[in-house]
Amino acid sequence: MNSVNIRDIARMCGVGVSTVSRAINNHPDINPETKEKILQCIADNNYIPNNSARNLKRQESRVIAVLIKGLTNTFLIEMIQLLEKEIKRHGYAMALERVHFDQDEVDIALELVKEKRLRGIIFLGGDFENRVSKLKELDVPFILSTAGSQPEDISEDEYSSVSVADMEEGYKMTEYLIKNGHKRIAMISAKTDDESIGKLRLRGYKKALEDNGITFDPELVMFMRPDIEDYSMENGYEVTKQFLAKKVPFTALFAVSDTLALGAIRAFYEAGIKVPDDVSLVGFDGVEAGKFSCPALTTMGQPVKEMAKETVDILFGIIDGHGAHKHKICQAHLVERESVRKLN
Amino acid sequence: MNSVNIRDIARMCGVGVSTVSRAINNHPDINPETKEKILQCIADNNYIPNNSARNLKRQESRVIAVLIKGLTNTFLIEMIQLLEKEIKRHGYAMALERVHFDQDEVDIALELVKEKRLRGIIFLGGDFENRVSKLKELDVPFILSTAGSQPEDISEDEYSSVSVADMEEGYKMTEYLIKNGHKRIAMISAKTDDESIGKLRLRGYKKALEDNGITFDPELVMFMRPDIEDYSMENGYEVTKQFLAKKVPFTALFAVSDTLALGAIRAFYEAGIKVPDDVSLVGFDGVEAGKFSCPALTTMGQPVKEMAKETVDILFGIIDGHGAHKHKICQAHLVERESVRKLN
DNA sequence: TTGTACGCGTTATCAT
DNA sequence: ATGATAACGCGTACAA
Repeated sequence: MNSVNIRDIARMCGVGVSTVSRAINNHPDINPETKEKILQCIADNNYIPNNSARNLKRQESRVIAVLIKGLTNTFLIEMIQLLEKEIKRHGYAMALERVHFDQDEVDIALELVKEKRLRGIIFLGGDFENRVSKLKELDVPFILSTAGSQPEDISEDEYSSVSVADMEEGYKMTEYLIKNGHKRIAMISAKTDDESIGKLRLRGYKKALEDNGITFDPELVMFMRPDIEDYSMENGYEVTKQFLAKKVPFTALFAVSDTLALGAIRAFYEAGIKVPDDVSLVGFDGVEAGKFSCPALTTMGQPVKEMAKETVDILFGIIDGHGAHKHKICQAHLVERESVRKLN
Repeated sequence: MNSVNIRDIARMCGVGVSTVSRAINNHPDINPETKEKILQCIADNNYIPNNSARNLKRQESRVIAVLIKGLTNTFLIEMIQLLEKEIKRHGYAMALERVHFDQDEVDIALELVKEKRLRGIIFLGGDFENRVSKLKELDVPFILSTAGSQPEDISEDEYSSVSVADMEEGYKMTEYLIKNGHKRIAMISAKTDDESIGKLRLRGYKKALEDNGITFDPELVMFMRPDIEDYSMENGYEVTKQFLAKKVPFTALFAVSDTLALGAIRAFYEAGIKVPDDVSLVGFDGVEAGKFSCPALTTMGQPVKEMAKETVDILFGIIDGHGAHKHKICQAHLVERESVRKLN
């Protein structure tokens, strides 16, 4: 590493290192002329400050980390863009950190806080249920955004969260189908052992059936396959194909995510079943792709924009001192497109 | 920051800091018992080494950075997963770095090298044409993966690249349509001022027409709209809708990306035009979503797996000393699905 | 096998 | 306005 450092620049300019530092960091007490000279010298010599050294020394930086598990969830990717915009609006930078399926997001967070002197953390789409997390050790404010389940080993006033009421929205979606005359409503839910988002929506589905005097038929619910990626089109496709083979009669299908629904459309298409003429179909999330499918997907749209704004606002409320931890539940809204037929 | 550091641990264990360091980094010359004791103490006190300090001190780490522009390109996201697998196979870690549309990827790379002591860099899907880049200043090996255009201000033996022959593949795709009896072939190309991937495929298209005695009709080529996100379904949809309004006769449409094609399907659907009965449609890339559309999309599949492997292998060839910079061009392969009709 | 001391590149403190 | 110098937390040469 024969690259130039701050001392080299100082020497070349005939000034002290602290003056160079002041020039770099826009400190007020520096002569504009010397500053200009130094900046010029820096440009000429391609000097780039070392971030590790800066992070090491700095008390705290103006950066918020966003931790996301995986990258395949298009809904979360839409969220990222919006979060970044919001974070920038507050004059901070966003550090996006991807965490692996087999990694513990809290461990990563702990490391990151030390490394980058974070001011706050946003956990995107994680699942904190049934897991003893080290969340308590986190000494910077954090918020669980679009998380389906909450951690149990930490009290509600020690963290914030933003999510949609998965059970209630699952209920609304099911009720919508029932109102349209559907009684035999199939469902693609999360994996059996999962206790999060998918399961909550399933619970809403069951409740809606019950409240409308329709007996729940376990034969109608399918679960994502564990051997295929979660919430992928392929998973939706395969599961639906298997389900169709069983020839269980049904008039509508409710998939817990749009991507699963999109896979299901394909399975129907191959089986010669027309949506919505032969069966109705709804998804959940409101992702872009659902707008362009044929037919376009009726779905429960998550208020991405609102969720992103709330997430960041709550977080900065805590960082800036005013405001305590909050648990915000956003309203999803029904997006009626083309995949549902009225039976009555 | 009242968090514990290596000195605290050393004090608590009654050993020197170097011994603690040895325990952490699996150095051989340490008594197993003291090691155990230290590790236990570390766990008890939730000690987490500071990465900034480590990076600062370490001569070099075993990490490769992958720089990707944006996050919306599903094709590139598929690449990431594969790259990571390959990098791990070599015993290295991957650092994924997202770069903004308005950021210069080379600047980011330069910073990163200093900060994390990278051993290599992979630029994913960037565009280096018509731009004076500081690529030369990069003193670690780097490779341009799936880049449509090469930088001009640096010689070929100073960097590596992996890509598909965009022009040739565009040619093959067009020829495939011609072989199927199509003569009036429309095209969705990149933006007008773009000189990269999209434009190359367009050139292949023109050449194929020419070689087959079909005169090129500029009325048949549409360009992505600059006011909508590049290569998005929405862009494909809007552009196609506008095109249909012009009522230019055509029998097939070649979109330079699958996502654009998927948007086009929707535009056709709304216009009551059946694919492939009324018009044929092909895309480019071979992304997952194209498998599940209705009809499934015939496309030119990029050999993602091969490209990822080649990328990493070439890079490590240089890092490990054997092997020089290479420029590998991979073969795309035609994936025939359901969106093309034989006219002859 | 273990401990001491120095340096990595920067920012912050305190003089000047 | 500027410069010297002490941290920041860690790895490692060198000494023991």
